[in-house]
Amino acid sequence: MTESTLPKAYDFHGTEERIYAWWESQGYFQPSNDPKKPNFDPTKKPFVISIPPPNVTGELHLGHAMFVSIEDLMIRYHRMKGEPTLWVPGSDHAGIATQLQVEKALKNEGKTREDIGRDAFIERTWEWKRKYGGIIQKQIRRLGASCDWTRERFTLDEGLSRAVREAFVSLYEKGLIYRGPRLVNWSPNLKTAVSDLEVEHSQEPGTLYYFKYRLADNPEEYLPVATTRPETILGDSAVAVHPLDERYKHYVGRKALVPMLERKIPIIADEYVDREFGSGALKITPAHDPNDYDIAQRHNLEVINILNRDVTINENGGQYQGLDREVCRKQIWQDMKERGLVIKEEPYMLNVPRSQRGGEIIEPMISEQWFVKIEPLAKEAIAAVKDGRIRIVPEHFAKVYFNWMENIQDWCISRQLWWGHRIPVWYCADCGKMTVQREDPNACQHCGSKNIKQDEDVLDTWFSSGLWPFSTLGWPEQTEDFKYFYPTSVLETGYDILFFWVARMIMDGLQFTGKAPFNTVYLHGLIRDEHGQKMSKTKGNVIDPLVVMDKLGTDALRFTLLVGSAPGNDMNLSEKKVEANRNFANKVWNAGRFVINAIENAPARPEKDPVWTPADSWMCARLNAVVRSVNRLFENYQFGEAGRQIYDFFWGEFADWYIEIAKLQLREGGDRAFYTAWMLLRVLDKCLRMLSPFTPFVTEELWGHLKQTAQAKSERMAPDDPWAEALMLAKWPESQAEHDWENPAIQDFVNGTIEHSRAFRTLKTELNMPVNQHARGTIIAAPEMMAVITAQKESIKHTSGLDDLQILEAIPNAEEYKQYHSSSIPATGSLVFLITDANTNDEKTQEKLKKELEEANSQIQRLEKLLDSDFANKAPAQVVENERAKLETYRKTVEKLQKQIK
RNA sequence: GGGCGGUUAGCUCAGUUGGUUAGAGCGUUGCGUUGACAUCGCAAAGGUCGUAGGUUCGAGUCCUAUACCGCCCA
Repeated sequence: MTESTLPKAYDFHGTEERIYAWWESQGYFQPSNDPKKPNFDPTKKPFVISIPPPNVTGELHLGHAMFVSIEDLMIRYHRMKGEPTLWVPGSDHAGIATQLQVEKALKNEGKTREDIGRDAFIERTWEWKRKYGGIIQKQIRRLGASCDWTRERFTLDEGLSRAVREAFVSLYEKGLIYRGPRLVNWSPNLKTAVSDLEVEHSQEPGTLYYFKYRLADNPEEYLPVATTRPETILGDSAVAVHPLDERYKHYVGRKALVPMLERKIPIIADEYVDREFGSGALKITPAHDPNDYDIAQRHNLEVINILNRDVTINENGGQYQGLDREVCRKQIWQDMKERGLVIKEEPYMLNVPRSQRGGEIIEPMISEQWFVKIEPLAKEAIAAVKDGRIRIVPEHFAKVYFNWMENIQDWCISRQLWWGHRIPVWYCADCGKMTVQREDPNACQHCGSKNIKQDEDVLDTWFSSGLWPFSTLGWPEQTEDFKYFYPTSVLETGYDILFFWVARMIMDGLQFTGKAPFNTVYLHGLIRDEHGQKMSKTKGNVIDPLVVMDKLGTDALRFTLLVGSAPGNDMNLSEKKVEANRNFANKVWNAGRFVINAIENAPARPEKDPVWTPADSWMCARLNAVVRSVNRLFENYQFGEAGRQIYDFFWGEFADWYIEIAKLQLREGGDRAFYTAWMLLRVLDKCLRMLSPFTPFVTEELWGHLKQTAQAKSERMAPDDPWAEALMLAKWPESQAEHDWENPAIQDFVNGTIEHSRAFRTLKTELNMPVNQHARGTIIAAPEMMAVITAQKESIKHTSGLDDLQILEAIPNAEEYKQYHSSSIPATGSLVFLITDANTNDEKTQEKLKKELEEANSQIQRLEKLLDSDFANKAPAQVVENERAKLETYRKTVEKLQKQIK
């Protein structure tokens, strides 16, 4: 295909799917060094990421797009560096979320899960999974994810279920899993316990109710007590006051009467009580409040559960049995009012625990659940980060991690659900003992009775997610994959699941495999709308990545997500930003079209060794500098900054300047044309390689055309690193040490072409003259700049849009030149004139020149002062020298300007 | 209550180990289209880097305090 046949605009619709299918069919996503294949070399170090498994029946949102973009970027980068690279995809059964979807479907048929029974329900859910489970995988492919789909896993598949069994049983055997009645967070809607992490607290207006706690030995006396939940009075097992509180000291040790129930409970002293809060006396409801539960433990108080699983009042609530908690609250308060037990009500800001999913109010409740004794695991996990076995990027999240880990509570892992890993514990009806084992038992391991029944509950989904980095590779079997690819390299995810997932993987990895499951944790931020608001359906500010990809292309979305943020920081996204990057993809495409055309029209090979122009040298030096910088940034996980630098270089230097000058050089023909085309090829090739992990589609497509054209031209028309089958497999550009010629080459071109062109362009604009309107120019150059500027005369002329250009050391005819529009270039000490037929040095010009003079003078003053200070002695010589040189050029500028001002 | 961030141009954000005139995109203004690209080009306006101290020859960058905003945990 030639430039004339390549479309004028990059057409992502016609490209993305085709390219992805080609990559996948070629097996490019599989590791280059694979233990399952012949010639496997176990000594090569692999680069491995396990994907954060999305909810199997979920659909793509920006969070997914974000992690896919970053992980694919890392995977592609390491693959191009020649490392055996594996990205393990998969999905999560998402217990609650999936079960709710199926229950909703059942409800539409007028049924509940209890109606159809456990086995049928689970079969229904598998059906649901088979139907909707593939959707998100397809969507992840659309993002260009180069994961090894042949190794895809699911948390409920056979191998992973075995891993869960192994993990549970081995923790149980070590005494790190226990079952017991504890205060848990009860979700009334879901009718299951949830972990602390699944509860969110929100500030909401409510009421503080003050009432009388009468003394048992003298009902005329009472303690004033305040509560936000009067129904919990039914479960009170003590009234507590502060030991130093003079008001209530004499009550301690006596008994109080629970309102309405007339139960006698002790009055105790505990330092937990806040004397300032409410009345200073605190009712204690151990079964329904975590703080009260702790106090009850200290004082050996009775724990009275008053709620059924459906949050109605149970038999402990006396006459209130059967009422819903909300109804009971009103009823008991009403009854107490009638009995004169009420003091007052006042408005109060409540801290309400709500379910992270669904948002209903969570009831703290005593319930028999399974727990992981977390402290021993956490200790190891803290050590692994402290001693550097695991690095967290960005670093400050290590503090957040420690803060949580050091205050961690036991993890409630049982859920009263059906969709998930059923707890591998069997209860014997005869001897009452538990059988906990890896294989389903036929009989009780204690008494041999066949009368055994498996625990009804399933495990928290995060219990299986915690095993993900190794369970997906075959653990607990010592598979070839596990032996070679574990531990993995980087775990990349959003900081919002640092505790839910990352911390648990670290604990589990250390516990079960003896190794940190990954050496680096990279955390990205959350995506918000363009004004930093959280995206939500109710606000209507949700951006759908699929819609954006349809409209602007995958590369544009990926590049936006990758470049728009720094690690760990939230990013604000708007379609406008994606649009800007769609434009970038198009810019790359069109620059590519130009280069391809240049190669086609260039000679096949040169006659002689190259003689580089200043523009060539500059381009080459800048390219080297960008490659160095991008490599450094990649090594430091600064992917966004790396992308920005490539963008700026490609657009602002390669396309804006080098391509413009290349047009001139190509016209010369011969060796000049060959070497220019070759330089264009080299720069484009390296940029495409560096951009490939960011924007894999447009770069792959363009690189294919580039390769085809260059190979058709000649073997001399080749990039620095050899052509490869595909760009995604091509060698990553590595840094080279900086050569002595590079910095001067950059300086010369910037001071020569760029500075002077800008000056001429500005002069034209100031005269309202279009860039391409005919005009001549004169540069009065500083003597030491003469050679450099003269060497670039043609490129200055070309990029400034001048018909003719004179470069002189001094103004030839002061009177004549006074009539021309002019300005100074402080960086080079030049004075430039735009020569037209009209007398253009009018008042406006004079005013401008005076302003420039003033500015230059103030700079001279500043620099003189600076160089006269301690700076000159204490700063590094090079820094001082730079400032001295600046001072010199300003002085020359002033000299010239003074002559030009009337 | 404890912890962690942020505050840089109208908006959204970058800003390697401190190096001396602070950058980008979008938006705004003016000019421009038959030669890679209008999904474009050229030029311009716009910032005392939250505030107050300190360290230093030199601070957007390091330290201390403070204000405001946000998040996490309890």
